[in-house]
Amino acid sequence: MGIADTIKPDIIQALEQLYGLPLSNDDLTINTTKPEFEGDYTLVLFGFVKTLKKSPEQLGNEIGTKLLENNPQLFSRYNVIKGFLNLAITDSYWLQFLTDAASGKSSLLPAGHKGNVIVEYSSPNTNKPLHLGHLRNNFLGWSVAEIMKTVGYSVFKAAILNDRGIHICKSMVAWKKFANGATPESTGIKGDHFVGDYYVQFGVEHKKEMEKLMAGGMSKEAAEKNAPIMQETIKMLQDWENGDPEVRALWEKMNGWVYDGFNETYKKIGSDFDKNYFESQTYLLGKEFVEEGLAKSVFYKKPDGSVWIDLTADGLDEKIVLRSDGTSVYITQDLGLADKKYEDFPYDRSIYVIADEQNYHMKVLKLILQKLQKPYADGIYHLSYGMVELPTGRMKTREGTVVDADDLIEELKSTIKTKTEELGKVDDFNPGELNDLYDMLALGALKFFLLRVDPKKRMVFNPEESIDLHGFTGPSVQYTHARIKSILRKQQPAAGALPSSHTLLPKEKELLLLLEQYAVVVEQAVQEYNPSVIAIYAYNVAKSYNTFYADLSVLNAESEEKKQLRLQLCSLAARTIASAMGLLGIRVPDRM
RNA sequence: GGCCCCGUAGCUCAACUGAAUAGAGCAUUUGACUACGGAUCAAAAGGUUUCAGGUUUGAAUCCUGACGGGGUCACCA
Repeated sequence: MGIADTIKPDIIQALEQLYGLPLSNDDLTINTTKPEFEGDYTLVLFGFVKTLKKSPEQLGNEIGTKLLENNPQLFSRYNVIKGFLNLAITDSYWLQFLTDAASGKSSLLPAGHKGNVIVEYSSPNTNKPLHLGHLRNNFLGWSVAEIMKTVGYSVFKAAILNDRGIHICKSMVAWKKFANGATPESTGIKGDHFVGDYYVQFGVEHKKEMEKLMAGGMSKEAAEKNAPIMQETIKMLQDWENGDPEVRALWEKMNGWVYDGFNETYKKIGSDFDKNYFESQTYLLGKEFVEEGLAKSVFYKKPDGSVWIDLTADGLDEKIVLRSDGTSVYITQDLGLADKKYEDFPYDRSIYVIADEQNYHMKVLKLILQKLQKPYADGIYHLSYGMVELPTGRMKTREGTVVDADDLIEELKSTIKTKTEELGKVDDFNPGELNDLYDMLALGALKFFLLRVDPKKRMVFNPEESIDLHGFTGPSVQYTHARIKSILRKQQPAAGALPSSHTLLPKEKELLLLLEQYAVVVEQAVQEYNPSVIAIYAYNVAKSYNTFYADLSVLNAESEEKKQLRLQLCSLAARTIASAMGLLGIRVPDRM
């Protein structure tokens, strides 16, 4: 509920009274008034000009007059410029809002149960450690889940672990050949990195063998398949599928190492899950869908026994759902998994946090489920996010340009440690407190950086410049919070309301208006599944506060009344910043 | 090639979904209190929103075309 919603009924009422126009909220265009004009909110009049055949000037004056007449408690003044009716809201309204919010009498965000949401995110392969792209996925997924939870949804977080397949066998084969029994324990290397190293080594060896074969005149495709190490890997996958005890034992051992590594990273970055789905346990799911689809004539069978769905009428292609040998394909597994998830947690909405390279796949998945008339099909939403690229282009494992998650966090921590020590503001912290602070700031910087951009968009990560501590960044917002807390440590606002006759200064009002927008911003984030609006908002609050702070003294205010007002503003600003950053998974310190 | 997405300041991103003079940060230049934390603030400079048409009172936003970039078109996952 924002002020824009508060004034809409009044405007609709006025239009009804003046012109007999029956309108709904969506017919009104209301913006916050640009700073160069007087007023708080602006009604755009052009839309009514044609239907009412009056000049914008005349309309504005008539509507403005009517509003003041109808509700002088809320509206104090108006002016009309071109086709824009600028409306000023009374200070007493703002003061009431501030007192209620600052005292905690009204909560910052509305709640109440709104339904069940399942969020699937992270979904790594168990053959290499997490990288920057995974971080964007994890931060997005966790944040969207948190936002939904906060506004009243029941949320279930799911991770899919891609723990089987040829790529997993690659690191297994390489380990067998080259490790001489080494383990993460014996080498002191974190489990996921340890296994990842063998995956890389597989690639190196494979390439070597291919070159040898190609030198002998073999084509690239044939060499790829016929390289001995690849043959060995294919054999291993078959053994795995046949349940060969030795292969299974190795597989479990190495996956175990990876999970140990993942769990460490997840703990560090704050990702958590209500349930893990292992592909090794779900990859055979979905076959009952094939029967069902055939019975409902949604699918059809080709002579060779393979099963297909024809989506050409929907502008897509024909898609296979079952191989001729009767085994399921990727999409079939996903159909089964959607059903399994629904069994585990009957969801109204199911959010898939998956990179945009799978846009087509997700479209097909939803469409098939809709055609099968699954009750949960319409609730499926693909939260598609763009790749994180380097200035040189896409990250590539083979070229070693992948930015490792653990390394990146450590680098950030060390940058922040240096900076913090330089400033010397927390020299009295003990080592534990310091380490916690560095974690808070490093992750704050990283999460903010990845979440401040619209998820749908591709983004560029420049290792040299990207993680700054100044300006539009996590630490800068965290700093503002610490700064406010510093004042509040010296004095807390007194309980009780301010006199309603109090006059707000422009800098005070600007901050207050922004603070009042919080619930509206969060609602927008919910509607769009988009945490970036909250990141931008949190920064704007910090910026607005800093401007206010530079101009006006809180503790040495010109009167006790002003001091109380500003203390309340400080208190509400700190609460709002902490809450908004919390929705992004970013903690804010009291000192830094 | 078919389909989908994108193109905004030197760089990284905004623009409330069609409204007022397109805004922030970084980088560059200049300035700031013996008042509460300078990871801050104030200011300058930086734009033909890739291009060409069209719709509209009004277009970065919608439509058409061109150019440029990315993704995807597997009985891989």
